[in-house]
Amino acid sequence: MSVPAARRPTLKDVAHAAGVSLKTASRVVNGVDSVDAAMASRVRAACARLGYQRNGSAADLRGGVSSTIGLIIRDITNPFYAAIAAGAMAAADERHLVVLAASSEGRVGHEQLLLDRLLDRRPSGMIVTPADVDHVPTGTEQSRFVPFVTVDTDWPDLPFDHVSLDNDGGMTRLVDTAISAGFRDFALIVDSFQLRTMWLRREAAHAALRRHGLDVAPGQEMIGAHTIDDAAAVMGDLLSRGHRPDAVLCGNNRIALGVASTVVAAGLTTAIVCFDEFPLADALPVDVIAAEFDPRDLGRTAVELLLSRLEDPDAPPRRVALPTTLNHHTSGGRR
Amino acid sequence: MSVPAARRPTLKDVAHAAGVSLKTASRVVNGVDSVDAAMASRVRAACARLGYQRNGSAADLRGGVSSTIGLIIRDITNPFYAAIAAGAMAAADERHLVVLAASSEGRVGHEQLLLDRLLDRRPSGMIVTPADVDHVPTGTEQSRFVPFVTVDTDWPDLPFDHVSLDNDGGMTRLVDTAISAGFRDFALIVDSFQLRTMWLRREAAHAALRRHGLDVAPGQEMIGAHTIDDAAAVMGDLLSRGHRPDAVLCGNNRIALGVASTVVAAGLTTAIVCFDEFPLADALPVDVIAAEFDPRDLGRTAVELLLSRLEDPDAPPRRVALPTTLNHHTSGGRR
DNA sequence: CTGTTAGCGCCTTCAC
DNA sequence: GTGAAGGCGCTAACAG
Repeated sequence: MSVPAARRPTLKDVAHAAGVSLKTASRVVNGVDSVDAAMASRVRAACARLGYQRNGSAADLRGGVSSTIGLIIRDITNPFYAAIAAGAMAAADERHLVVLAASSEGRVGHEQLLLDRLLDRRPSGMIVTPADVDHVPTGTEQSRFVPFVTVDTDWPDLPFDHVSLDNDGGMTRLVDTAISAGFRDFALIVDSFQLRTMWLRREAAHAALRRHGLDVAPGQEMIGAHTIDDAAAVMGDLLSRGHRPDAVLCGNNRIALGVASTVVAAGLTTAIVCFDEFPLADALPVDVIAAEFDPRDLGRTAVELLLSRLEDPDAPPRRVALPTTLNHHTSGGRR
Repeated sequence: MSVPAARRPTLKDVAHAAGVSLKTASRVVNGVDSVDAAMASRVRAACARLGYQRNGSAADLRGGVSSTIGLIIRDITNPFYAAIAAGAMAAADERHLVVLAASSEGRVGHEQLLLDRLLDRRPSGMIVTPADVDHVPTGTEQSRFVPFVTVDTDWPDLPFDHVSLDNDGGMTRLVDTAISAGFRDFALIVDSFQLRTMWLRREAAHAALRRHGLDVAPGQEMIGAHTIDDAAAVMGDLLSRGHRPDAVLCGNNRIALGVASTVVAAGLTTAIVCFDEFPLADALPVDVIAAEFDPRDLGRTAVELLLSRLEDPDAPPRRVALPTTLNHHTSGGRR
């Protein structure tokens, strides 16, 4: 008996091979246990023999549901966003959801493209770390049918569920701690304000300093440190202009790494005060004060928000801010 | 005229609203240009008005093709693997493919689960960074229909396309360079041999040293440094046992970071010789010799291999090894 | 407990 | 250039 060379076996083929009806095969494959044991094992044997692989998309189509969620990450090579993705994937796995993932590389045009392309696959929801505060892509009207959750940054005026870090609280505690430790002359280095979080952290830093009657000295606030090397250069520039701050408030850990490398190379002991963990903190001859957090929790929380929303589409939008943990690495390596 | 509240509009709805046939609407949506201009614009208007969103899965079902690929990453929070994912996603985007992504967290059981779940969505191919050399999951029989590409590590005896780094060549050049720089007393610290790459690098290190009439001194080879902290502890252990190697060969950059932190804290100048980039290399008071590479290329290449395979299913399996770039960061910060 | 019928949303014939 | 019928693989709804 000749087999039609390379056609993928369908449930129909399985049913036929097992001598049962399509629906019975379907029941077995889907683990419905009200099936006669003998039939069931015949079906399972046929599956194995033919190399049957279920087609979940077809099942979703019929059932009107979708077992995928979309995930648009700003930059998957950035450990912060990668960890968000990891958290979201782990949470999705637990719920038996498959993740359609894409990295927008921070380009709004690309984000738009990816959004359209992912929406095409009919995910049951979309999780996005937006590329730009000011650019709301089209396609978000679909939120009537597929709920959106924004992570880290939000889109203004859109009533989506949202989860972010407690940027304000974290930076405030950072500044308070640094001041308690005796630092008075602060520089502030941040990445682009295209990232709303950067703006929030910057605002919080200024506010906290002012509450202590201080502020960043003129010429000591620098914007646009996008990479570790940028930050190192920016700090070099600051030093070459004769500034010698006690402490540098860094908008994220990439900036902190760059600043640290310049500071250490210059033989200074300027303290590094930063958001996020700082690897090697204990090995460096400078104080490091860090507001640490696990960015996976952002991804996990996003999935949870999505599922709540699916359960109750009409609930008011929820906004969650995850707290940070403060750590002071004293220059000796003690903590 | 009352609209049935919240049903998602289908192409049928669009066609009806535009007063054309289903097929005509389909043609317009798919950019077939042999459609009367007036009709086409009526269809487009209807799409916009109803908020129509194409259902790509249904289209794939009918067409018998799939515009997704599956991607199983060993650990998305590890920057190395994250970069592989980034490369794969970028390459997939260019080909208008959507990526079904999942992170196995290095657990074979989980890998198996994810594989089944992704295969369920009928991707046109699977890219995997295997969790374990010795564990080939079931489901790979499906490679008759959906080609597999392994990245970084392969599964033995399976004729899949494969892309990895040139572990052997990279480590060899690392050792040669270190010896040229005058180092003679080497330690070797690696992660688990569950990672085949670790084994390959270790073997290459031994071979290269022996070619120079050297080898790792007894008690100076350590295995199982999984995290930065592990590596720091392992190095601490080595030192506490009285060893003082000239240079430490590190299996990856996490190990190098941990080793560096212990070395620097101990006030030593032991050279760090490692695979992968080493951030902060120039800021540390030790020599760093690194075999650098862009792991994105692994992901990109994997997608290319997959597409070639799709075009020519019967071609012999291809194996690609990407070269590394050697960099010597001298302790002064010069290069 | 099992099988039949209908149809999810779309696209591929193949007529008109 | 356009439209009607049929079916991709699967499962809800309803019989038997």
